[in-house]
Amino acid sequence: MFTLSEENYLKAIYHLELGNDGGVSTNAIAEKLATKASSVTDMIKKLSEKEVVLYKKYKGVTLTISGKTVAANVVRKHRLWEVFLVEKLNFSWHEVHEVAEQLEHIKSAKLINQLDRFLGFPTHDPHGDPIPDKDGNLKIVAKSLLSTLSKNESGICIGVDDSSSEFLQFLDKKGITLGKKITILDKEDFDDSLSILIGDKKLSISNKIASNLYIRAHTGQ
Amino acid sequence: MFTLSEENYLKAIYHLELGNDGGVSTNAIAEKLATKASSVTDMIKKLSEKEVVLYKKYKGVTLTISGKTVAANVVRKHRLWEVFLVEKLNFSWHEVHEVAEQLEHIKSAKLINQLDRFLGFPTHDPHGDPIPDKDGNLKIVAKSLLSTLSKNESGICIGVDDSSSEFLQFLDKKGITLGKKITILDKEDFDDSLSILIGDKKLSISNKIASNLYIRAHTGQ
DNA sequence: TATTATTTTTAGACTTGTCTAAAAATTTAT
DNA sequence: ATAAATTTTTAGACAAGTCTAAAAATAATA
Repeated sequence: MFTLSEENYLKAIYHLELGNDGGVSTNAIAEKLATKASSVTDMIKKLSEKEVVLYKKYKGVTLTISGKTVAANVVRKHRLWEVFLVEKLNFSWHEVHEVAEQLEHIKSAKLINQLDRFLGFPTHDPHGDPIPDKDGNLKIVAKSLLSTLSKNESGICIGVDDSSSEFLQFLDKKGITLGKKITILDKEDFDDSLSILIGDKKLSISNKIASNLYIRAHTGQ
Repeated sequence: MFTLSEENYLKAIYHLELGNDGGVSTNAIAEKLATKASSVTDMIKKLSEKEVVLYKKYKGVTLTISGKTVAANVVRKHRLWEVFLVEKLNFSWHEVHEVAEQLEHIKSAKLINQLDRFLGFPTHDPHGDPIPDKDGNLKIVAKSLLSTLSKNESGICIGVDDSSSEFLQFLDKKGITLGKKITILDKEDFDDSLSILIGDKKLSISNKIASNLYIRAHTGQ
């Protein structure tokens, strides 16, 4: 069994590993968890003894198979709870993270299995991130940044890169939500801004916005 | 803000105060929390400084108004989560306690308000215990032990005194659940056992069982 | 390659919540 | 009312998780 702190470290390493290949640095973990490098070293020794990470001094950390399973399970719980909060309790997507950070540590296999069923076995959370299954496997969906589409191409909005509260609230205001079809009407060479069609509304968005929105190819109409 | 431990102490004192009038003893708290009296003394000093309990050495503890509010809020969360687990996630009533013990410490006012609404503002948990409102007030329902009813009297089953897993599972097996109408068909002087009608089923139950079931007066039919 | 800069680890300290063992206060019993 | 039993508190210790400051290792630069 793992403590709340241990789970948070495993989750942080899990997320960092998805970005970098190879070992994760002490400093990167410290930054992610808003703690000190020395604290990270201490905890990593503990996790290493529990055989959930591989650790060589000065060489960074990687999760073992069992560490990856534990971490994926925490992520699974986090994302299922986020779905619950948005779908059932009317939270908006920028409000869920903080609460899910707490709920992800509740220990009960039955709870999470029943929650999964109750929610209809969702595959993605409210930000479009995939929900790992019980074995920690992710269903990866081919996705592109909106900014990489060409004129007249279209796709379905399936997620965000930056999930800061500010950005999510901005999207809410503009009416940009998951599942909506987006079509590129025009691209402006001058500042790389985009003119898009979302639902039946025409919008102009900056390149910065377009570089934070993930789009899935849209077959059929 | 209160730590998980502090909340558990406040909740324990809250429950103990409902039984005893006057101060709660160090030993009683220690027993309830399965800890040592010396640990209780330490924690009580801390709670006393935070002004959520009144404490005189060797004289026991009482909750202050603000302490009572904090404790009632934890109880409120515990019982709302129990309702959620039973009503939405198909837990049976003997499985909910352990999980609710964890969920009761999640900090989010919005979460608990929305959960309350989602559940239809329930007034009682699955064991028949009242759910405190936001201000910590309890709605007390006049209730009697089944064993105190006379022949031909009837009422609605609204709760249990002993909520051990064994007892609850026994009730499940017999088909005795909250909300069911129970009528005393006969009382046996020999062993104080009862012959009852529950739903359309006739049952014979021992006095021990009858002394653990709460009944609310039933007006109308 | 030698030197500087950065990253990482170690050493020692602090907080929270707990414990054991012993002392002090209170209660019970003779 | 005094002795015995019980309850409660104190004193000192420990584990988990964190921190600061300094030392060691690695990486970058001249």
